[in-house]
Amino acid sequence: MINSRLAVSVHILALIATHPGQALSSEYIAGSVNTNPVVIRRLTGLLRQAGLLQTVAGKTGATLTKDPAAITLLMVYRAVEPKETLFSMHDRPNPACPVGRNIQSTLDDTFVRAQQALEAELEVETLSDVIHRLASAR
Amino acid sequence: MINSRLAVSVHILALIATHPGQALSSEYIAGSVNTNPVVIRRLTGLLRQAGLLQTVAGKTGATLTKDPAAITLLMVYRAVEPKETLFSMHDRPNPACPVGRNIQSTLDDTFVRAQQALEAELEVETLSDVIHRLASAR
DNA sequence: TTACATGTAATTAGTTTAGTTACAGAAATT
DNA sequence: AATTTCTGTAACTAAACTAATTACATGTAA
Repeated sequence: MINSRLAVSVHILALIATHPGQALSSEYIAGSVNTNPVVIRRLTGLLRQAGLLQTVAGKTGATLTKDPAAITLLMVYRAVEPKETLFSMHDRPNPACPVGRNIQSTLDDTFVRAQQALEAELEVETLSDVIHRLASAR
Repeated sequence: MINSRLAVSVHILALIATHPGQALSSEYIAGSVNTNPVVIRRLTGLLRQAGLLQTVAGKTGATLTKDPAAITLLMVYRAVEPKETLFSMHDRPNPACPVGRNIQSTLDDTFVRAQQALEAELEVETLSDVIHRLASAR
């Protein structure tokens, strides 16, 4: 199961995008997400490193550096997900066995395709899409 | 990161399929996978429950109940993966906040689509495909 | 200068994963 | 029939990961 960092990060970005001109503190955001402010600051740190938002240490608030329509969920996912590969493989299968010797490279093909299919879906969805769906659900 | 159970399970099934008529013990399979025999027996138990293979308690070996071309990697994945949903969500976002109130249902749409895209890739690949690629890599 | 914010390191509790030990029960071997 | 060997499964352990939390250095603003 993939961690909840993508979900929380989208929540954070959606809050910022829907409150233009308002400086939202990590504590305020944490109240909406229902978590600890430090969790929010850790994620905004990663989002800042990825160039998705800007903050000033000591100053309340964060601002998006791109238009919500230009921020894909894949960008957010990549920003906060430390692991590059989605599927794990068992290590050191027996090289003396024809199956063990080639299973990793063989499975890797499949796993890469599956991961790319997932990422392609995250890439076609933008923060703007999320915000519109949030609004229509209201 | 998704656990390595799919990788190990495909390894197990590929071994069985490529050794027709030979009764492979969990210890032999464990030697090829490079793990403990109990890990193999646990997975074969799940694969048996899913109807992918048959075993007899006390008797060495396992046999596939379907043609390798009829076993998709999605079947294997579903057999050994306990979690239905791939992405985690933070729980109890603030219902008093318009974003918090609707973020879960909104993100769920995206997450379901992404997961389905991944599963679709696993569905088009069969054990037979894996075995052929194993053979051509040799 | 005081109050309050962010950034970040360190610690903790809970969960998950894989590996391991142990053993009951079934099958095969002698 | 007794012994050996296998599978099935429960129970325990160590390692890794996640999120929550505490603590505090540092920056901003009133």
